[in-house]
Amino acid sequence: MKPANLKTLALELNISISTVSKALRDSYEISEETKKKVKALAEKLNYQPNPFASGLRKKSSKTIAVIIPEISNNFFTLAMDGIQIIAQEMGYHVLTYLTHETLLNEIASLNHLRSGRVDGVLMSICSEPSNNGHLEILNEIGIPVVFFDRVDENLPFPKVTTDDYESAFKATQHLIDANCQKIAFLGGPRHLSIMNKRRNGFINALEKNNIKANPELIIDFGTDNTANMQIIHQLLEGPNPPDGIFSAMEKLAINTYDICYQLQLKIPEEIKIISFSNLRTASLLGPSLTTITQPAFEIGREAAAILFRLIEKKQLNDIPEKTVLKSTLIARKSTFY
Amino acid sequence: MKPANLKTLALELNISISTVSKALRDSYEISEETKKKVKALAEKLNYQPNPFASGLRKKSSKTIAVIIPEISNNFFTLAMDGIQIIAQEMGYHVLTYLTHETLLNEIASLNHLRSGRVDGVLMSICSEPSNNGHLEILNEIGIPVVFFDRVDENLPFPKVTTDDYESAFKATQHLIDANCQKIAFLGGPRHLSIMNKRRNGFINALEKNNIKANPELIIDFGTDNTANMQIIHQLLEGPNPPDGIFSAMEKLAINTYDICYQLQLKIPEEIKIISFSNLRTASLLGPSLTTITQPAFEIGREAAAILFRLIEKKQLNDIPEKTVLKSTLIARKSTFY
DNA sequence: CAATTTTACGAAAACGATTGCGTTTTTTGC
DNA sequence: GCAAAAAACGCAATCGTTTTCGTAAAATTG
Repeated sequence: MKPANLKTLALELNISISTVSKALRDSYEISEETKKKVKALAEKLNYQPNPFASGLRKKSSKTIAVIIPEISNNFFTLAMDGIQIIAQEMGYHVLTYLTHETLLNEIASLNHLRSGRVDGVLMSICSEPSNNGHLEILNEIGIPVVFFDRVDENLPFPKVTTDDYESAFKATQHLIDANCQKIAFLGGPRHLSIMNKRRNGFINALEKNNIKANPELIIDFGTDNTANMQIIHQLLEGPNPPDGIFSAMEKLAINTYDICYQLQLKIPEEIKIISFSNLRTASLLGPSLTTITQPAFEIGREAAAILFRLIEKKQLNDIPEKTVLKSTLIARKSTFY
Repeated sequence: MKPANLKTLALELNISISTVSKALRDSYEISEETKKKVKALAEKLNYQPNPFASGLRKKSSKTIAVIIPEISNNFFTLAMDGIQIIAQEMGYHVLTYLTHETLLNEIASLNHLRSGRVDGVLMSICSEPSNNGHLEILNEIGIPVVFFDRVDENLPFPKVTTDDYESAFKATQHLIDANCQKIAFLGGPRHLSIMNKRRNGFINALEKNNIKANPELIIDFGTDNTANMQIIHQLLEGPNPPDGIFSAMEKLAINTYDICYQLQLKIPEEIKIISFSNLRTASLLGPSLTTITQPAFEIGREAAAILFRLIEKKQLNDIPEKTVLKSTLIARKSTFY
């Protein structure tokens, strides 16, 4: 019933605990014969080392933490999948903390890390702005950290992102090429660097085409979905509605679709839409949605791979401060000209 | 730099380690005055008890494991969200193991639980059939387990599911009411009880309407997506194609849409489709997809709630062996008559 | 064959928190 | 004022592993 431990094995084989421990770890101090016997018994009794005991002793947990804003978001889901696969390969366990975009949860999660519960952290920061630099906790803790997607540019940890500026630029150009004149940018909180990059890509693309950006068409959204819906509603029903929408967040594109259906606005005839998105069903929407698709899975994989190199101190010399993976623009009917 | 521990606090305050420990745990043995001092210092130094030490001593980890087939699946994502919220409320940590629908991963994950790493398990079994009853491991381990959605009927653990039989029945009736004559059932592996219930609901609904089930239209799918696509392709292009599709898995419905687009089959005119699904974008598809939507989030919440009652041994008397939540049929254009 | 090295193992001290029990001090009761 | 009870705290064992160090016995050397 109770799990076997070193003592059980030692007693059964009439040898000492330390011999058993060393045998299982293939120490050179132990004869092959003894190793065989020990391993056989361990196998038979399904011995699994107690992670608390070894964690306490070795000060390592074979566990990493993933701190993300939400899980019911295709991007993070895919990234998580990538992370898990690498972690499983490396024999690590994965603890997940969801901040649900709120600062308090993020701080609480960070504080959990103080105890040495995990050997490293993968993190995408929440959208609620912080004034007190709570992420400094990561510095205090002194364990490896890798940011992905939503990174904090001020902290000295490796960052894995996509080419947000460039893809936003391309997305905007794509709308312009589709003959849009009045393009709205639906973005997120200003303090997320990723959103600024996308916004800048948008603005610069306009400028390059000699279109001056209309501040009223550059909108920042929060996490309150009903409020967001209202804002989009007002935008589309207003006196001077846009003829193109560039959404920097998948959710906002979905909201926009919802409202276009409500208002019976025809996509792409009356309004064209492009969005950052990892929707599996983008091609099945009515009409199919033109997307900038981030390599979410690969971002997760890459971030995890870097984290494990840091944790296990391998190939530390060539770890890039920034890793940038490319998104792809997939043109579909929502921007058809 | 190094995290504070009891010794640090004790030394600083010139009291013993055990006094510090008891003070932090509000023991009656310690004076209010001392408690105040201890707690103040603990707060100041951001003391967090070492989880390995206390786990080792108390034989409890304040951690649960969630073992699921995949994370990039709307149902599991939402369930996970529900689980996480409850876990966070209860002050528990969540370890996630993805089996990716393979037995080997499932067994490996189960073996990880032997070590006492977690206090309880939430599980949805993988679709790969097992001949050796590997889930018996759960019995051996002796920690609380709650199954959700994909349950194993043979094991004596609480199960949280939806009314699969009834909703499959309703879905089928819905297609029949929409004038479908030849309805195909796209299901999953036979050893998943959830799939059998859905299949039975389908068959019984046909029978009740005096339609005899055509075995060729009852198809079991595996995890190989390309193979699945081919099967659906053959089905729809065959000599005797169905005029209605009831998909028991979201993925298969999406595949079906893909193929209908390819073959230029018109939904719902030429073929009607209903599917179990938690797609956020079901209403935005072209045409919008009629779904049986499971209360995924609530399933996660409920399963977690039950697990914590088991772990903390509270209200143990009235824990139901089976909890059944109701799915809702949302009629949309894909079954419009 | 004595001296030295190698091989194979055991004893014991950590790691940090918890807790039963013993000890000292203070308070209470009569 | 003195015994008994209560309050407040410390000692030390414990959880299971890891690892350093010590030490027999066996093997090697010249």
